[in-house]
Amino acid sequence: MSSLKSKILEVATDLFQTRGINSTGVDTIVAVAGTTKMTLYKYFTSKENLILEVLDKGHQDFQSWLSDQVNSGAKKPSDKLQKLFEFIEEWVTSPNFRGMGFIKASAEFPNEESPVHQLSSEQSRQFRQYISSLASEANVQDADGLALQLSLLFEGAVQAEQMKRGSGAMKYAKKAAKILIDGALVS
Amino acid sequence: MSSLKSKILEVATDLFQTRGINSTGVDTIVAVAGTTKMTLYKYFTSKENLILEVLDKGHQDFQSWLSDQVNSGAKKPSDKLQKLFEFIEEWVTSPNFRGMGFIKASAEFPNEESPVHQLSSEQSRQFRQYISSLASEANVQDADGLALQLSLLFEGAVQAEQMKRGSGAMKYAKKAAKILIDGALVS
DNA sequence: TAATCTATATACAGACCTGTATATATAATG
DNA sequence: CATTATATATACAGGTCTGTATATAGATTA
Repeated sequence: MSSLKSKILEVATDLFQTRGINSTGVDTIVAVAGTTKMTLYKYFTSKENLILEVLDKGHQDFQSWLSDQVNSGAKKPSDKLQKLFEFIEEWVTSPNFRGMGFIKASAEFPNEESPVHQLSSEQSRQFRQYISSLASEANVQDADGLALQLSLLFEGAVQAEQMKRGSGAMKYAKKAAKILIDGALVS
Repeated sequence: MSSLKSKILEVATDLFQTRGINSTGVDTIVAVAGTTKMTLYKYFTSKENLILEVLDKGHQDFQSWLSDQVNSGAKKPSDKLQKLFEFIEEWVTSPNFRGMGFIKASAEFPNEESPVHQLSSEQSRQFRQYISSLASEANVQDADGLALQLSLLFEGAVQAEQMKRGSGAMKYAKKAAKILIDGALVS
């Protein structure tokens, strides 16, 4: 990938998160990235296309990072589930955390026919699906139910953290997750 | 309050939720409300002022409805806490549910200096504070911690429900809340 | 050196936005 | 009937936005 294209993606990711997607114009993006609109529209067919690529890259980065951590940090399926939120807390509190794109995007694009909304919705579903697969391997009865509950905690905490950095919400989400996982494992 | 003013507030509440705040122009609002911009700007000094009043009214409606339900539906403090999520589920699944304004608003106005963001943040804090007071009355040790966990579940579920109506997320949030509350009460 | 490819600089069209100015109609009140 | 308050109709100024058109600079390759 061209270095200019990745630079634009990086800058857009940052600006979308800190200023909002609709409130960030392409002029601002190219100015910060140190290039021009002509170049941006060479690599991206439209602003919507740029938004979709930003979302896509953010989600891929997160998912591959997370599954790597889980696979290398725990062997037993139940341990993987237990440690999930510790890795997520690392991600959230790391300096290069820029929020979960799909949470913000779904709020700014509420229309269900919008491609941006649809991608956000799909990413949220994929994340739940990943948790559910971990729960299934750990022999949790209602794996989908637990996955939904854990994802609610996760998304709520990310939102709280986005609203006020250093809120410590993820710490309490982690405690709650442990209680829910323990309960689901014994039953 | 003038009937035209309340009509504008009602329409704006609906459009902000279904189309997004920044994506809804005042021209659209007055067209749907059946009036003109001149009238809107007589009752509201600016669009930002309209947004703030919409948020304010939405939160007041929710909080007064919720505390009425809690007070009339349960006497023992621990029962109030237990039944909280049942009332919230009623609210969320009721036909006139239009989402929680402050969740969307904080996503669309991420700048912490924005008055809209500040009001959203304050409303989120007030809601947590309300849950914490119920937990305190029920003699929960870490009332603030439990309140934060419950609010994470709540906000996550509302977001999921906004993302896809009829997702049933609140049903699972309720189950998770019961587990967390039970654990906090016995310890 | 000449040709080609990539990025820049700049301007602009067309659309949408907020907020206001001006003039008119309609209803209530003296 | 006359006056006054309220709402409408309409136009527009000034700004921002996306996306494109045109012309130019710089670097790489033949």
